[in-house]
Amino acid sequence: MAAGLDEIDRRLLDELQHDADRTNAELAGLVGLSPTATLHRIRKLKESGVIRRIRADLDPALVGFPLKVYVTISLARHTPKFERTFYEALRAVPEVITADVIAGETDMVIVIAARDVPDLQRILLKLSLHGAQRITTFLHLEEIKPSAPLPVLRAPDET
Amino acid sequence: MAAGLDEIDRRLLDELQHDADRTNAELAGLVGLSPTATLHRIRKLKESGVIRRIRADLDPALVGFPLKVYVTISLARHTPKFERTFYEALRAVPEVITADVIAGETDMVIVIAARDVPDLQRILLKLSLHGAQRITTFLHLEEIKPSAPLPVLRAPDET
DNA sequence: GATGAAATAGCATTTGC
DNA sequence: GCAAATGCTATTTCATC
Repeated sequence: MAAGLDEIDRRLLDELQHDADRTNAELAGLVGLSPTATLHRIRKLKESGVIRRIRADLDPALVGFPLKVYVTISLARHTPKFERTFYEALRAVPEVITADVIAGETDMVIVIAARDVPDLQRILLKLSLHGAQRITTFLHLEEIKPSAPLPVLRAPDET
Repeated sequence: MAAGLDEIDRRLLDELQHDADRTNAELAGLVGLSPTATLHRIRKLKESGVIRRIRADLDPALVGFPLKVYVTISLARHTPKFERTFYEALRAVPEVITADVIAGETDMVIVIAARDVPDLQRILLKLSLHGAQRITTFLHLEEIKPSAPLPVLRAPDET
């Protein structure tokens, strides 16, 4: 836990992770502080980067992306330049929702949102052309737990 | 794409995915509509479930969760009751950030955020005790593309 | 350095068009 | 979908602990 986060900060973060669509006055009431103090705290949390952004979370199917797949990828080569170029390609493909380098049997895990199977095929082909090897796709079937907030309220040393 | 989303709706959704921390008046200016019309549209998008929620996106490391792992799991049994119980267990573990059923070599992919290695070990053990088998963990090393918004602006039939 | 109270400017929200 | 009007909020200023 970064230094300088007290109990009230953590409660604010918890509330904002669950629902940031509330007025400052309402949040102030929830944590028992004046609107002014609450405003100052939230501003600092944003400026320090603890809060990276406030964003709308959409229903993928309702906006035309019913297909979601996890894809593991190994790269064809492992030179720094090749890797950098491939990472840039990932960032440039809008249907690539997340991309992470991992340690394990494979090099990366990425998540792709697609409109339909041909759309998905087109995206995978594009990645392949950019130097992805051993591409393994796992089709998402069912969401058991959708993007839970980080459990910031639990004390750092509690088990 | 769900029926009833026109170009302006999609632009609003795109803006809100990138940054929902703006006033209604500002968004109205961006899409060239009056504040009233913008307010009505956004309210409808929320009520219809297209916008699931507005939330704060935190920096995991700065709030004490420097460790992130992808975990693939196969279940010990595949009876409906066993599955349901296991899914409930996943939802009850706060460090489990997402959990998806997938089609492929394994049954599920989950993402875990942990404070340190012992913390991670404790969580994995807990999942194991609940009936997870063939647990494979992939340690997250580097974020190449952090949670990009859905590309709602691209027309549904464009390639 | 952080908080609270009062004041102002701006916004969300409603009503009527 | 727009414009005007109202009530509320964010935000600043200033004082306090």
